[in-house]
Amino acid sequence: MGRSADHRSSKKTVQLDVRLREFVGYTLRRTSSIIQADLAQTLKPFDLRMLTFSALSLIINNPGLRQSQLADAMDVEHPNMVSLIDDLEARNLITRERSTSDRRAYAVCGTEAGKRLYEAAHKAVADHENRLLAGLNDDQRQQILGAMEMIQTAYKI
Amino acid sequence: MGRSADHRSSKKTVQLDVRLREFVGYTLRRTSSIIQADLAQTLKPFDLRMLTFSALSLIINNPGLRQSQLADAMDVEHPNMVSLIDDLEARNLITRERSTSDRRAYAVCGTEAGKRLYEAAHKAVADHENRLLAGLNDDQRQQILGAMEMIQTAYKI
DNA sequence: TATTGTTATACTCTATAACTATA
DNA sequence: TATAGTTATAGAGTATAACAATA
Repeated sequence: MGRSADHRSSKKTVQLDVRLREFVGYTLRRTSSIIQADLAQTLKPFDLRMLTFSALSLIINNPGLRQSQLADAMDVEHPNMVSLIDDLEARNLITRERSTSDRRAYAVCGTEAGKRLYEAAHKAVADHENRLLAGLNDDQRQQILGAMEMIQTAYKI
Repeated sequence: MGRSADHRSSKKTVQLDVRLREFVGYTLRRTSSIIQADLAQTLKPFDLRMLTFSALSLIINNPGLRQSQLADAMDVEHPNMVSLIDDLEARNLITRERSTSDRRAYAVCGTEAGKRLYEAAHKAVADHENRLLAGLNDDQRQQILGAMEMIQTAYKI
């Protein structure tokens, strides 16, 4: 499941080493891990993990994608995509159909049930974000997203 | 080892679903994962992982800590701290000595070799950060760190 | 009783190699 | 020969339960 969900627990936290906190890489990792744990709790009622939610979102919003395209978009190795898709298909949230033009490939689409679950989960995640970022205005949120985008593209060059 | 290191590879990336990218949680996770992979490469020559580097940094800069305090500071469960400490101790980078006041506890300290390795690794990580964040000025970096701090403290309340 | 450190264990995420069936 | 999907497998990272020694 990953990290413990209860980050609000009032354990007597040790506040020490300042040097590590200067690193954006370190701070980003810790923050991301905290958010991830909370997000997992948010998605639990829908029986979705972050990976299955991401896959569902991509499939619903881009119907007909191949698994390899999904894997690329999610930055997941192809073999690891299989069980994700298997899970969603077994629950009748998506369909896997052989492509007519290339019989090696599958075209993946969301079902009506998948779309309903996705919309509900999406709303829960959006609410979660708003709670989480209540202290930041739209401008600040955009700055964060912009900075992350900049770092990501810096890596792709 | 985690994620593939070569994020600069020019795979034909699929740019699709815009909805996911609106989520700070999602974007943060992806960015953090990319940075982490690169950081792992940076630490490899020192035979350190992000977790062992973090532990070493905390130990060197706060000598005499107990393992439980380290685990708290690193947000790691106590059982998972053991192998980290074992690794560093086996390489003579740190010492584990029974506390005189509480014979259940260990006081952990860095050795001279540990300090040398840490300083070299710290410099490499700092250089890595500067390369990574070359597109951001000091003000923008501080804003990111501030926003992360705000999110983290929001969770602790 | 509670806490420090430990062992054992399990689950998720990720990476690689090798297979199959198509192209 | 190359590609799409699959299987099998291995290694990090992280979580919980239960134990011995000490408080």
